[in-house]
Amino acid sequence: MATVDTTRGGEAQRTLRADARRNRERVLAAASAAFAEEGFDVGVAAIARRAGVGTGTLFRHFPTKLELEVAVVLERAAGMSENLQAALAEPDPWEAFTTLMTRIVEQTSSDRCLGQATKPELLGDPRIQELQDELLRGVEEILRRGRDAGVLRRDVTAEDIPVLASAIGTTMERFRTSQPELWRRYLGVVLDGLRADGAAPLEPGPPGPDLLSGTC
Amino acid sequence: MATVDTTRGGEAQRTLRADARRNRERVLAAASAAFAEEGFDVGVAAIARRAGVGTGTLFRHFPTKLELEVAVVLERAAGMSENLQAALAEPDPWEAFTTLMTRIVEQTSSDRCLGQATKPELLGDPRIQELQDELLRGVEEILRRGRDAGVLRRDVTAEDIPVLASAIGTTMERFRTSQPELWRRYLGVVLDGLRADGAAPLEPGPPGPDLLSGTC
DNA sequence: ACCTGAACACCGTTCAAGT
DNA sequence: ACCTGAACACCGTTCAAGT
Repeated sequence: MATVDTTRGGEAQRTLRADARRNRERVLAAASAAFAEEGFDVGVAAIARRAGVGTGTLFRHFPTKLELEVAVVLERAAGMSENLQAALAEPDPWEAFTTLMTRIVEQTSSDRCLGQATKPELLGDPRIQELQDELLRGVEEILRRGRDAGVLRRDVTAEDIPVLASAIGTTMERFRTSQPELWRRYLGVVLDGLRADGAAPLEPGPPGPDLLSGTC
Repeated sequence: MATVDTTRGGEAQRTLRADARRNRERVLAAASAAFAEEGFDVGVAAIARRAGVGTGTLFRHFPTKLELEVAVVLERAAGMSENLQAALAEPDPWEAFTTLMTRIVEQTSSDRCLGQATKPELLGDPRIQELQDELLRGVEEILRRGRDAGVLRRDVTAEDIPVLASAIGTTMERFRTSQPELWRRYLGVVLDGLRADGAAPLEPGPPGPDLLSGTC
């Protein structure tokens, strides 16, 4: 409420002792790999072992497992920004839109941790929300182009995009090894459903900015 | 491998002592309600308390928590069968299809336990698979009518339906209280994407019958 | 036969003792 | 200042003792 933390990560990186700084990095790297491979279910003991530190050290840097999850998800922000840049660089409006969707869903499907990133505790974190808001502005631009060109249905909003992308990404998790490309099939259905022609009016309106309210 | 269990539930209901039979029913009812409200995360202790029995009794009737989950999901089979019958009764092919999808997604979105029913351990259970196979045959019929009438895209298979339905249902879980009707919006997108006109070819092919293989 | 609750194993988290 | 691992709380599961 009082001080506004402008450093994206939130963690005070000031004056960390050399070994502490290195240990923090190790834990983050270990968690990043473990989460991507096995999802958020991996125990903290396994992560600490993988990082070569005690569990106490892990919790010193990340006071809760959720905090560690947030840190890893924020790390993935770079990839999402790249997806956005790649889409914005595309001259054809429909191509730009499909590029965006394809890259988001592909990334979400292949990274188990991103596939599970829709859990309410994570979405409720203010840093994650800030990141999402930032990305939404870029998505807005892509959608505007598509609508102006008459190729994209007019009633889709930027908030719909992460919902649709995560719906596919999350559901594809169980096909990750057996049919790793299956997400393309359902993305195809959704993309056809988002075309301007032949679209039936959508009811109800898009989700509000309070993506987290209910449940937990 | 040797004996084929034809009784859908699997549980031998022979000669259960009166109190045992009643306790089993109580546990199942308590679990059914608790799972629907809070999802599979509720502790067994809470379920046992709600049923008015000791945890030992719970585990006597359902040797594992997963077993209890399976029993509850199988109980929901009746509702899914009803959905199918309602759709088959619809004369208009497109109406029949939308009725089916609407009812499935509605049920999946409002029942927290069904929303989480896609976890691999559950889908791997032979009884759940048998149930799914049975339902798929009905879905097949609905799809055939839609294709024959030229209203439904020809490359959609019955296996796609539960995948698409659960994708929406699972993702809508976090909007259950804040925007309980939001699922209609995304079902709208998907339905438009499944129309015959304006459909782009789907890649890759549908998921195989081995819905569970990888991951766990 | 069946019920019960104390006991066990496992995992996230804490903290007293070390350097 | 920071690291460590033993200790704690919690939850699924087991089992010896009861009826």
